[in-house]
Amino acid sequence: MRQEERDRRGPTFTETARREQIMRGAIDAVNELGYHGASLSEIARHSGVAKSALVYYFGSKDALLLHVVDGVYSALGGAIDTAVAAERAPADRLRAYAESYLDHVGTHRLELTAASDIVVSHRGPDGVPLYLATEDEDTALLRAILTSGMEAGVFRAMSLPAAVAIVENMLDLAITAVQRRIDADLDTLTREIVDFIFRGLLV
Amino acid sequence: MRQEERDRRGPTFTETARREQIMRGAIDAVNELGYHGASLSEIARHSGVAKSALVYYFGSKDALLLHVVDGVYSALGGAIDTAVAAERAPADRLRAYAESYLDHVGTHRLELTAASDIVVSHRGPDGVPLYLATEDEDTALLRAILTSGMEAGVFRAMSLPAAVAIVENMLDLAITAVQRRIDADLDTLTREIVDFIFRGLLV
Amino acid sequence: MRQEERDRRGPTFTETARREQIMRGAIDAVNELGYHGASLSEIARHSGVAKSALVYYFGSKDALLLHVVDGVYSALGGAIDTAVAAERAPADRLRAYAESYLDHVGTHRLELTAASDIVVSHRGPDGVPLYLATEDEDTALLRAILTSGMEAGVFRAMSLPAAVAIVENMLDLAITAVQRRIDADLDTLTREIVDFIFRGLLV
Amino acid sequence: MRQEERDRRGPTFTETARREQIMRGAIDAVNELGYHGASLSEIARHSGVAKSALVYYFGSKDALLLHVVDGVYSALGGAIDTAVAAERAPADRLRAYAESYLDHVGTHRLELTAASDIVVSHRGPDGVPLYLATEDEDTALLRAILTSGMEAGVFRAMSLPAAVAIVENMLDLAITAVQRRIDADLDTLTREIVDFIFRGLLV
DNA sequence: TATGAATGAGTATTCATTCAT
DNA sequence: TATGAATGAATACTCATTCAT
Repeated sequence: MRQEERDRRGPTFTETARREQIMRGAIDAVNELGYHGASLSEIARHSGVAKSALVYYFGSKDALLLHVVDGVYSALGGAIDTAVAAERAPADRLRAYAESYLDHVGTHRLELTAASDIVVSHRGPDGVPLYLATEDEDTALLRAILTSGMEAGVFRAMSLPAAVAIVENMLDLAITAVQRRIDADLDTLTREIVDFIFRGLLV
Repeated sequence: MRQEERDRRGPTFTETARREQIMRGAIDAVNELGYHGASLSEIARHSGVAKSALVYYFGSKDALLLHVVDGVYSALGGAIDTAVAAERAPADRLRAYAESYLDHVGTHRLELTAASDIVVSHRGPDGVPLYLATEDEDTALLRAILTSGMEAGVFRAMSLPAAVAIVENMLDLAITAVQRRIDADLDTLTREIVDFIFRGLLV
Repeated sequence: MRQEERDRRGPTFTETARREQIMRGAIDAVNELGYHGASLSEIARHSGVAKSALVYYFGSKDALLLHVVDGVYSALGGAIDTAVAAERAPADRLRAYAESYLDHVGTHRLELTAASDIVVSHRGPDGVPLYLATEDEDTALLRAILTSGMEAGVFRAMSLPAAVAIVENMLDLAITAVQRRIDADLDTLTREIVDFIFRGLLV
Repeated sequence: MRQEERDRRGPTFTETARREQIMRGAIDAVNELGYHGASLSEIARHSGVAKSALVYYFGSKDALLLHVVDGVYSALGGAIDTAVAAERAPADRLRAYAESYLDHVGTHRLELTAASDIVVSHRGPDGVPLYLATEDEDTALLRAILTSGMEAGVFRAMSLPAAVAIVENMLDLAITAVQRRIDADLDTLTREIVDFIFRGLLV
């Protein structure tokens, strides 16, 4: 079976290409038809491969969609990590966090609208949607920034979980805007969001 | 047929009761199984009636779910209207808006988690999800409050659409919290949200 | 139960009126929606009574439709009987048969299109369509006319079943014409049909 | 999907076989249960395949039934074309038309009873039954024969549409006879029909 | 490595019929 | 006499998944 071999020897070149191709097809299908309309056959059609190939490469439709989400949010996380790592002061790091997030949304619109659609609509076998299944790890960096800022006295003291939720939620607004209009102008919104966050957090 | 009769003579007592019973079943089913899992048969099972009864009373599954959404958000809107109407000053009105919203979420958890789930996952025939199909009317009151506050100089000047989106989004956080844990303590979150909103908006 | 009482005492006035009203509704529904579309609820709607009333008065949907067919073809048969009874010579009687048939079709278009639709599409519980379940009795008069004409030497000798089938089938053409266009001009067709029949039968 | 592939590369061997198998099942089901009783599951059962296979190969139940009708009447039309093409004189061509028609009915009883049943009972989305939706093309050959015969003075002058309708209708009698009794003896009926037609048409 | 063929479990919806009143 | 309420069985159709090749 493919997955096991991959574990042993790592993916071959063509395999990686095929997986990439299929994930792009999935993103296109979700954007065009919505999560509900993105059936396996539609994804296959958008990918230019047979339905059975999707199952062959990803094991199941669900696994494929989760891979898409994983890939998109990993890329977003990577961009944020890089931006934040370039700063030392908590406020600068928070600004880098927010701006790199919003910038990445603006430059990866198709990926993020699709991934967001999946995150919002997909349910695991237990019926729990992805967007409620946040792992601690996902918010670790933001939590660290906020904590150090509060300890440094540059951010006011407030409930950490609340602060994390508020900031993440506000950044999400950019994705919603892009979902509404794929070519939405994010500049104003970006400024307002960052401004609002800092007004809420600074002492 | 049921719907037409209702238009002519108004609902009978038993009809209202049955509709209520079915809508409760739908809310239960959505909460337990998620929007996707809430098939007609599951809703019927949770309601204690036959599948065909749902169609008999609501015409279609979609119509039923939209009725649920409509009912839940009408109640929320009503609570907000009442609270806001008791105040005159923009800041007081905004506070009443936010607090009544958050309070209503706390006292109607099942209804709002279900309705929110539907709003987020349901697609109309055009494929557009409900939460992207916001009507101007839905945000009219909030827009009016923010506008008058800005004109009065009590709120700082900022993009009105951005302000509306930010405030609504932040209030939504309470629903997300309840979706995560149905018995979540909303007191802290409520205080933090209201505080954050006012810090962001006041001059 | 209604039917049993009717057997005992004969139908009351209002009962007859109701049955009439419902049969008219059925004819309207079949003409407007076709046999397939003429569901019990549609017939009820066209009749202005409740679905359950149809069952109450006729026992079942099938029984109702059979009553309609029966009524319509009885009226046609009556018109033919009257016209034929006025003639003595076989050729005159056949002409009276054909012309009264075609005339009746022209003056009872709605009834006959509906009845014909039912006859053609309806299946008994055994799966046998009505138009194949012809009773001997239905063709008795035509058979008698043809027989006496052949015996008198005015019609040529030919297979009696074939002759009956051919004549009936040819007269049916008028109904088909009306089904195609409810306001079809039957004059030409009538002349051609009668002419054709006589050319085929006369010695 | 099956249909699209077929357009691109032509049907594969197994595909053709499966389609044949399913169409035979449909013919059997219609003959046994009538158009109404021939549900997708019954057709599947008679075909020995799963319901979903019917949809896989034909797209929908309606498409399948229309394919059956199309196939059966194409074969009939082909037989007629061949027979008629061998003759030159209008009367000979008409005789070839009628006799090949009636002969084909006799040798393809199951196909024609089923197809006729479908034609008579099936309604398009507009509610118009197939047998009323006759295309000009369907009667083109017969019209041409009759026209040329009238012009040559061998057939008497009469309304062309009436003549076409009468002849087609009379030939249909053979199908009705077979529907009534699948092993009906068509020899006599054939002779009588052809005879009747010529008596009615010859000058 | 890749897929075409086939399916079974599931979907929403329709509809004639029943029954208490 | 008449009906509103309710349903169970049936309908066509969808779709993720399997499997032989």
